[in-house]
Amino acid sequence: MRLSQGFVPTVKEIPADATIPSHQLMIRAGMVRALAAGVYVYLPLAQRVFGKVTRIVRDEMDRIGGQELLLPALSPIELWEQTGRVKAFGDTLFHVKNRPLVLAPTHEEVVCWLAKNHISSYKEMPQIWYQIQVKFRNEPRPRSGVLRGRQFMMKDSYSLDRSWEGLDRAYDLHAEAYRRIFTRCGLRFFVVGASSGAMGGTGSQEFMMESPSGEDVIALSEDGSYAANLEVASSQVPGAARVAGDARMEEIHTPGVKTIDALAEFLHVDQAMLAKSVVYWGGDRPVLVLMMGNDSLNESKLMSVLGVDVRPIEGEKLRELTGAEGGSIGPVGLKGFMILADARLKGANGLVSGANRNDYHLRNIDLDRDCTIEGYHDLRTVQEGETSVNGGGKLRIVRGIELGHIFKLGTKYADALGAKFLDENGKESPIIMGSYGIGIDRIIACHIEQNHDENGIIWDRSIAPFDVHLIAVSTRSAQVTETSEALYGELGRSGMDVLYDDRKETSPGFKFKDADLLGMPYQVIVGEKNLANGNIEIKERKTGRRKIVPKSELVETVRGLVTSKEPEWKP
RNA sequence: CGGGGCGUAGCGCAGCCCGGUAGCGCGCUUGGUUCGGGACCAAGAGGCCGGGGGUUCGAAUCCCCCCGCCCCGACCA
Repeated sequence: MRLSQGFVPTVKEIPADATIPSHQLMIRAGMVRALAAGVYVYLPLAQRVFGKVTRIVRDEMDRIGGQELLLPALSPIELWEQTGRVKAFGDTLFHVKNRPLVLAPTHEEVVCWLAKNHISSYKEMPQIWYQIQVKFRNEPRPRSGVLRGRQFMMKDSYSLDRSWEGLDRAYDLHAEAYRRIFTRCGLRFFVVGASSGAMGGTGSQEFMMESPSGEDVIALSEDGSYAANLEVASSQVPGAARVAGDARMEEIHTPGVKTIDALAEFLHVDQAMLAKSVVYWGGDRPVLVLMMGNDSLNESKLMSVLGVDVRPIEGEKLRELTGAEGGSIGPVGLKGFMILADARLKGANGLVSGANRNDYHLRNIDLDRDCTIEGYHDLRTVQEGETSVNGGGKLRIVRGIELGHIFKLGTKYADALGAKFLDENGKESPIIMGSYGIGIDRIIACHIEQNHDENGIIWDRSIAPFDVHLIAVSTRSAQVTETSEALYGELGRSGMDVLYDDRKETSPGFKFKDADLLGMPYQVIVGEKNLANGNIEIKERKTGRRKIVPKSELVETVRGLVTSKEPEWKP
């Protein structure tokens, strides 16, 4: 591509709206332009990167037996009503106003519809179907450039199996394919155990990139052997000790004491003796959860225990239901609540908790004796520095960007939509599904997040829009122009993608700055002085290293660099 | 949806407090000079000051409403 004719609108100044490096650089390097909040135009350079990334994705998906198909962006709302996801998605689902259609945010329903109509025998499975397409989600707040948009490019694949073992196999194949894909795209990533959230299912893992711009929070063990989304992470923490004796429960006056810290100080006791009560709506049912001391409740964990959405009970309603305000609520004698407790409190006694009467607490509570606890579950949010559950050392809490997510869906969708098959014994069973997503835009943005410097992008060879950026330094020199033109042809003919800066009215400095900004792995610089000695300069973008080679060796040298596994630099 | 900020030329911004001829830098056009790290000189083009209503002799500027965009939070399959 000739820069003189191409559409690569670079900008010198940092766009005011962009706050993270990848967003700034994608605009500055002429890759994208915002059309509306969370909606981007992808310009030629970005489109080329898309091509490179999707080629890798297709390659790896095909390798595990995936078959690519194309699914519609529009789908009948009826399908979504059948799986209950119109409600589950809520406002995030885009509705079409003048037809009973929705813009698909993902395609489980459509795949399941397809399977229901066309897969009827165990002999027709397993299947892995995948698509690389635009998906739509009416995000309440798009942000961080293409990282969270209202429309975005996804690779989604769906596995159909006749057995749970088959699902495990498909899942493992995807996990391996994803490792290969992200590695080939030049990303440093890690895999974490994750919550399946509203997708449902029996297990899921996320492929994450560590980044301060990330929206997810992850707990990682020191030795790297444990990694989990904070939504599901757990750690080794001591449980409550049972104290000797069988002291009677009694009410104590605790004026103005509203927090666990204040209560511990007021009573001069360890926080481990205190049971904090937090109250939530679990669907439309009030739930009281007891946490040890100042442990914080993990709403995701509570949600998966209850199987419904949860939200805090607040204000007037709280007083009405408990007879007290936050800070004085407790499990003893509380009517109409489902009472759960964190696993740390199992079998505990001698505890202090709220008396459901403002400014009063109860002491010597024995959970076994004085309360009806409907279940003990791991409900706490892990803290930095705690020991990982697998003994892999202390936990570090970091932020991350989700690149991919794989789910064992099971039969949720097949059950809802009636996708069944006949097994070897002529028995009808629901098809067992998995679904596996990769955010293509995120691969690109994350690659830039991980690979840039103050001058611009530093593309990995695998997904760079071009292999080589050829610069004709001075266009008034006929020799430079002629040599550059010749090299443009030769480099192209030898199989390389070449971006050729042949602009006539552009100063050398400008061309160098643009080349660093655009970030192709290698720059071939044709300048007057070197050319006078029959030489041409090659610069490696990543390191800034340069070498001068004779004109006759240029094409071979560059080709060696572009195709070698580990480029050798012998200046 | 709550909190904050911002909408003025293609981009980045000043002007607004204190109403009175709409500015600067970059980019763009033309001519000339320059040519290895975002060149220089000269002459130009380009704006319903986000939209609507109000106050006023007069509004980019003051008041009200709306829209859009960004950030923090809520949310995030």
